[in-house]
Amino acid sequence: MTMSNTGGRRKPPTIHDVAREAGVSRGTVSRVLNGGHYVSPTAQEAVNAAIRKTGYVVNRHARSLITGRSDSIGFLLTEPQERFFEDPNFNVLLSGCTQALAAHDIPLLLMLAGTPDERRRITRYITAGHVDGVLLVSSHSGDPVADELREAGVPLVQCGKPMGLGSKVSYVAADDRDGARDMVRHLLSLGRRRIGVVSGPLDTPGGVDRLAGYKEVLTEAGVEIDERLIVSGDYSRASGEAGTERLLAQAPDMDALFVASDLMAQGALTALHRSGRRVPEDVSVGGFDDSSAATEATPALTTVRQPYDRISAEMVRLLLAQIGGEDPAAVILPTELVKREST
Amino acid sequence: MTMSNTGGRRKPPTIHDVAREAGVSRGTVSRVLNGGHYVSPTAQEAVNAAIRKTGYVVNRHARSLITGRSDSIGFLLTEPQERFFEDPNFNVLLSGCTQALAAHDIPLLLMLAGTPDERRRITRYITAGHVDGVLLVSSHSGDPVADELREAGVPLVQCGKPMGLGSKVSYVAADDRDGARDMVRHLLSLGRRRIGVVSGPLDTPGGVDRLAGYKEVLTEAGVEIDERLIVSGDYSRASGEAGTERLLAQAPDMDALFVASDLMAQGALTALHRSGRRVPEDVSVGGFDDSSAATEATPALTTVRQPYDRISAEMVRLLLAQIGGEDPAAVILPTELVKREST
DNA sequence: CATGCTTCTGTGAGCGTTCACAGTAGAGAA
DNA sequence: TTCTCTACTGTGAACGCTCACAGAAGCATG
Repeated sequence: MTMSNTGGRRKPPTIHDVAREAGVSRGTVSRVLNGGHYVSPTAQEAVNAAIRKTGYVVNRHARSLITGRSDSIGFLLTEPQERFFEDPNFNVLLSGCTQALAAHDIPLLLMLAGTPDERRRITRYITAGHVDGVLLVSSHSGDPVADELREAGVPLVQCGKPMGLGSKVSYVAADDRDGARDMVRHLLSLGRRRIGVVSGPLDTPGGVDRLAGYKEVLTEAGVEIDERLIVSGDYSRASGEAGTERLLAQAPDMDALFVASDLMAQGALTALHRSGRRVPEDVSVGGFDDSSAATEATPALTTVRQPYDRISAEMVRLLLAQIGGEDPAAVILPTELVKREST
Repeated sequence: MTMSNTGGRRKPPTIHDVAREAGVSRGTVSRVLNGGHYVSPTAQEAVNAAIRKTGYVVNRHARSLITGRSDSIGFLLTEPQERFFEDPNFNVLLSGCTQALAAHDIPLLLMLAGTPDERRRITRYITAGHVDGVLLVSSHSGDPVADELREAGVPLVQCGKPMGLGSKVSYVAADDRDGARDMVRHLLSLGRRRIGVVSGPLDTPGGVDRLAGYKEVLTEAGVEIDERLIVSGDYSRASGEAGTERLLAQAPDMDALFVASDLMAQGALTALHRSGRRVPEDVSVGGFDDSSAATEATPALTTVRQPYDRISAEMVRLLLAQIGGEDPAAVILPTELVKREST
């Protein structure tokens, strides 16, 4: 009942202790803590020394209570659990965002909203002001949670282009169309002409744009678009495998395959292997993402690199800007073709 | 500069508004909020109605300021980033803990301490009392961060048995020794006698115990222990591949292989494949974890299932108990042999 | 010398809770 | 009646910080 805990934490020093130690007032210490404007060098130094000596760390709750900011942000994932477990991209993004925020001394709250119940709970939590802003990752766009949060005026940055137009939404995305163009051009340069594609979901701009890039380049090269060479998946490994099997049935003469995610490409490799085709000899395979799935695959995947480190950094930058009162903005980052063994 | 944000969040209702609405005092509302003891049914109901009507949500900062609790806990990962990206187990654990905590309305802060700098920053953050407790995941045990936190009196629960003895540390682990025993017995039952092992790191109890289980069963079965059949790795895919190659060189007649993690087992499969051996015909392969890596592997891995859902639930339970003043405790959970194609 | 401006500092108030305490009312016992 | 006990309720004081304000000191300007 009583708080006699093992080790016993003792009461930490307050801003008052620091002020007394430095021989100044609370106000001056507070000013040093927040930027140090209008503080004499003498006081500045005395306060810093006192902070070091007392081991003072600001009490964030007290600060938040008065500022109204929580100085923390949420990382919201509106994907089913399985996708989170399977796809290494989430981890890269999550880790990147955590670190970018750490540089600002802002903790990241992980919010997993796979079920409607969780979505409700988390929406309430966010709109109650317990976080200053939200980094949202969801491959399915037109997310109702996103709309609700935006309507409530919560600063929000999405990863990937969202569906609805609207300049009012902030997002960071890789240049899907351009990346796809690079890949298909590469496949053409290898002499392939019967190029299949397993696209992403066609209700998302990302899925649409990558497919658009594919079609554009073929058209520009004078290669006829064959609908039997086109299927779509949902970025999961299983859908890549299933999609590839459908393609093999519809177009057995396929000599190259552009798969819109590395994870799906892994599934594609499995299907191709089972059909007895050799990669890259019989069929060249290109992925998208350059996730760890690409290097783990056998053979290692040629793929389109999405600059995840820059994506997460930009997401954080945009979110902080938006919290600071700036308008929402979009950032599109360039991709890079990475050639490996599969082509 | 001014806070005219898009959408404009308005000031949320306070406990005062609820009190006025319900015709009671702040104290009564507070009591309803925290358990509802010593509150008349009439008041109880009036307050609940007022809360619903006003949409009141407690201000956690104000509460924390006075209680001294933060009502949030940290999920600390002291692994290098690459391991986090590669190993799906982390996600399962992370997701499980997040959800177990969500049931208590406690947010989880993600803390990645891959570098010494980050470790310092995060240790400071935690010891400053910004979280009430820490869930620690690290495969390398005897973690200096863990010791420092314990010394500071921070409630802490580790995943996996830590190195130093000491009843003072809380942890949750699967029964490594028993799981290994099951697997090796299974391999023996298939008629295999030249059973190799790629163990985990031998400076961790988990690594040691799995190897111990292996040796015990062989000895009990009257099979001689051959040191040429034993190597150790660090749970990464690469180390599984390298270890298997070493085994193949030292003991080419190996007819089964027990690998102490699924990720390493994937690497083992790659090495075996390259050496021209068929799995399971020439060599039976058993993994450990039953992570998504096991089902993704070709052939699908026979493995020892660690009950990650229960592990995360127990970690959270122990941590909350410890925060509540109870003594640290250890929980060992049973494993289960999952037979698939690789044996 | 007064006035204004800039730079710096201290002080009181208040953020929204919970907690301790002081009640009040009603029931039952002496 | 009077006292005690239980069930319930209201109130002031914190918690540790930031913010707005008031003022002091120094210096240049009128």
